[in-house]
Parts: sequence; structure tokens; C-alpha cells
Amino acid sequence: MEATSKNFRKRNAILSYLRSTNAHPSAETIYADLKQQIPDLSMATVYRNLTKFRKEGMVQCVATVKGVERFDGYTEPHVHFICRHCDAVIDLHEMQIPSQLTDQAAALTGGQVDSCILSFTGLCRDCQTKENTHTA
Amino acid sequence: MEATSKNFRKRNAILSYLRSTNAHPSAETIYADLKQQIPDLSMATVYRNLTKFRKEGMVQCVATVKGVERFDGYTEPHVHFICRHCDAVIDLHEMQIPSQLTDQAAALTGGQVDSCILSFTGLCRDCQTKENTHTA
DNA sequence: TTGTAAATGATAATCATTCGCATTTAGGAG
DNA sequence: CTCCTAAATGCGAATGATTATCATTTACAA
Repeated sequence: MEATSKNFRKRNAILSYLRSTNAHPSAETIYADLKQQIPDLSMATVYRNLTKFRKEGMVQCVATVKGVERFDGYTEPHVHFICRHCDAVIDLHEMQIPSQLTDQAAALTGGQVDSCILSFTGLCRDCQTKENTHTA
Repeated sequence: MEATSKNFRKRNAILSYLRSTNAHPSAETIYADLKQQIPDLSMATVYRNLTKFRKEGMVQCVATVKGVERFDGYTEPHVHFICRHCDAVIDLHEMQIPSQLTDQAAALTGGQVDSCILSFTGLCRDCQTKENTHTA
């Protein structure tokens, strides 16, 4: 009953949106897309809820691309590819982060390891094709 | 002759500084530290040269911690641990990123993979000790 | 000496993100 | 049903990192 009571309509919309996409949107993108269904949505609400979700571990920031944070509603450790041209953040779900790496990190630091991010950067297939076309 | 001629004194100082530390400093830190030896250094020069170094592949941005970019003069793919409390970015040189992962990423994306970053986040040993002391 | 292209300093501008504060919302107590 | 309270929100200002602008300086070559 908690999820639909109180003033959680916008909060729920933001979380649902994040869980329904694999595009790793920025706060701005989340705002722009939800604004169509929720005209009185405010940027502050988007940022506030993102911060809250992050604290609670329901959402993670998976990358900062050109100075803009990108969010993910899927919080298991996984692998991303970031295109430096079109700024796409693409899941590489086929890849796994070897658990021994995480164990090794914990052992080495002697501290507590919370999360792990493995990102590859480069040109995605589309952008590579375009770049070749231009420079050919 | 090129490296010591022209107006490269500050540029060289910035690059040397980055290559002499493993603290993964921010632009602000680089500026503050070099300012002591080079009083007429400007923030703009720091940022401009960081951008240039990055384009040329001599320096990479290894993380964005609390909204601040952190730089590294060591550009081989390697592993970092980021403390969410004291914001330290620590090299885990003992760890290696399996080359098969990079190959796999390239195969999956069908694009061109330039770089790879593997980061663990958590509490470093010192901050974990302090936190335990406080909450005990 | 003089011309030049690049590097720099100072400062303004930009842009993502956060903060402050008044308002609204949704329950619960009486 | 009405009042009370705590949380959520909207709006707009403030913050802070980064970038752009533009005049000046530097180092070299002709």
C-alpha cells in the first residue's frame, strides 16, 4: 500500500522509467521524457529522487559522459560500452565480471567493496561506419 | 628540442606533475600544487593542457568523483579503487584486466574499443576503521 | 628588428546539479 | 469532517566545475 499512497506518483514514475529502459538516461532525458505524461514535473524532483534512489541502492550512476551523469535502474554489477562520439551507453550483458576480481579487490584494499564498474570506451558500430565514410 | 623550446614550461610542468603522482588529482589539485612553484599559473592553462593531453592520449580521466574529474598520467588500462568517503582514487596495480575481456567487448560491439576502466567503489581501510569507531 | 603562431592570464559565460523556501499532498488524530 | 504534521514537490536562485573569449606574452624564424 505504501507504493501507491502518499505523494509517490512522480517518484514511482521516475523509478519505473529507469527500470523500463536500457538507455542509461541522464537526469535531463528522464525529465524530458516523463514531462510528456506529467506536465507539472520539475527537474528538482528528478534530481532529488535520483539521489534518494542512489542512497537506497535502487539506482546507480554507471557513468559520467561529457560531464553528465548517466543512470541505471539495474544495479547488479555489469559491463558497459560507451561511445565517445554519440555518447551511447550500451549494456554488455553477455559479459561477466569475474567474481575473483571483486574478491581480489577487497583483499587488496583491506576495506569494504560496494560496487564495481567495468566500462569500455570507443566508437560504436554506427559511429565507426560514419567516421570511415567521412575520412575515406 | 621541441619539449624545452617554445612556451612549454607550464605545459611540461603539468605533465611532469601528473606523471610523478599516483594520487589521481583533480584539475584544482594540480593547480594548487603547481601554483607554489609557478605563481603565475592560471586555471585555464591547467584545463587547456589537460584537454590537449587527453586528446593526444598522454593523460586519461580515470574517474569523476563527486562531480570532479580525476586525471592520470599513466594511460595503460588498470584498476582503481575509489573511496566514497575520502574520495581517494587508489591504483590496484596488482590486478590485471583479463585481455580476453577487451577482446570480447570489441567482438560484441562490432566497433572500436579504445580504452577500458575497471573501478571498485567502497570504503578504504582508513575510512572503514573510522566508521566502525563512530558507529560502535 | 619584425612577423608569426602558439601559449597563456584574467575573467566572463555555460551548464549540470543542488539548495532554499513556500506550497501542496496524503494520511492520521481528534 | 477538520486540523495537524511530515513528506514531496515546483520554482527559481545559487553553486561549482569546466569552457570560451580576447587581449597579451612568449619563442622562434626570417
